[in-house]
Amino acid sequence: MHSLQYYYQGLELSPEVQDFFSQHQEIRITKNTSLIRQGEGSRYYWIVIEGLVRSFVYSSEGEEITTGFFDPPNICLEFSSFFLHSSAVENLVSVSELSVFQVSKAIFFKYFEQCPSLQQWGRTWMVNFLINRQSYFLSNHTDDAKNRYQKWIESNPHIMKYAPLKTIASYLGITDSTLSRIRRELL
Amino acid sequence: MHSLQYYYQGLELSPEVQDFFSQHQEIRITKNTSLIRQGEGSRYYWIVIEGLVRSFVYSSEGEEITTGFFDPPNICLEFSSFFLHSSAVENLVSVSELSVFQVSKAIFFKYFEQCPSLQQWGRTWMVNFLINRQSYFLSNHTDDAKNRYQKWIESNPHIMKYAPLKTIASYLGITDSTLSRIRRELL
DNA sequence: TCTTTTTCTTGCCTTAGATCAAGAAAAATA
DNA sequence: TATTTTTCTTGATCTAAGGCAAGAAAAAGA
Repeated sequence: MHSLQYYYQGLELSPEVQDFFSQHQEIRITKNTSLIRQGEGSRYYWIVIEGLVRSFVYSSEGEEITTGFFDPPNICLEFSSFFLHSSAVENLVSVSELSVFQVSKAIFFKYFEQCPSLQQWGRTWMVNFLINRQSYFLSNHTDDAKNRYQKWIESNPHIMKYAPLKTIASYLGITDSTLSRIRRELL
Repeated sequence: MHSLQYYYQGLELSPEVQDFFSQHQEIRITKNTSLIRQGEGSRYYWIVIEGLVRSFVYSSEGEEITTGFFDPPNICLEFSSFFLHSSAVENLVSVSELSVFQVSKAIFFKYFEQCPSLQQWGRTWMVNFLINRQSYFLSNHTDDAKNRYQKWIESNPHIMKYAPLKTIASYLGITDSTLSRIRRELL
């Protein structure tokens, strides 16, 4: 059904790289499993086939603040540690049971060096990633809580089904009480 | 004194590319000049040698909301239009008189295609750009107004001297009154 | 320099959203 | 199924920050 080659279709990949990708099997990861914790180094990236991953940081009061969601068919990784080869700023954790491809960062980068087509693809991915983050941030900056929620739910209706209110609320920069009240208003 | 080659030093550039860069002279741009407006396409990027540029969007009430600053020796560009070759989401305007190198996007990309060293450099730039944006966004998400200001002023003391309060306030997601009060408290 | 315009401060009042707490509902687990 | 745990809703306050307005200060222009 799914395969990594399918995900990278359209790219001119060397036989080696195709080989590497074809070795991957979908693996399942249980709910609430940590993929990476802040302070750790990246060893993998994941392609989410089923389920939902979220990223979060801890506030000064020790509360989890959700900073992003990764749903199918997206790539999931911790940006800082992955690209700067440093330690992670954010935590990644499964919100539901997952089905993913887990790809070794080290091996990926080895092929990446040699493969212009992969580099091109990576550039596009990064541009889009940044633009998405940017528009999320802008919305938090510009709109009030209600509008933020409405905008967000429109493009991410399914995430509501996986993630508890508190998680979504912190992603939108509000408390769960406030989000609950907003939802009531919108009925 | 300054030259574009200096900026790109350490990169293995073909004679052609070096030539292209060496043709550039620092140019001056007066205060409050628009470099790009939302809806337009990108034609240039700039390397800021002196002065300050800011990016902003309009709120639903038509107010300018500052979304970023570009100070020396940084590259200044409108991300969406530059990399997606689409129309600009943000506006760029000089906060003070500027001294910049203005580089043609079209010509830059032509060389970019052919120059792995430039691509490598671009990747690093983009990673850092994203990480900076991310940490700005995180701070807006996590900290209260006062902490946001304190953190920011620490790493950007000089920007205060160029940009009016209102501009900085909107960047921090607060009003100028509030920022004024915060400053008083911190004396 | 004098005048006009913009920026900054500050007081007073309002408001969006936070906090706390308790019960209802739903989900997980035995 | 029964029990425990987590999530969601809702009411009653509380507070950080906003809105408005007016005067002070500073900057830009004449």
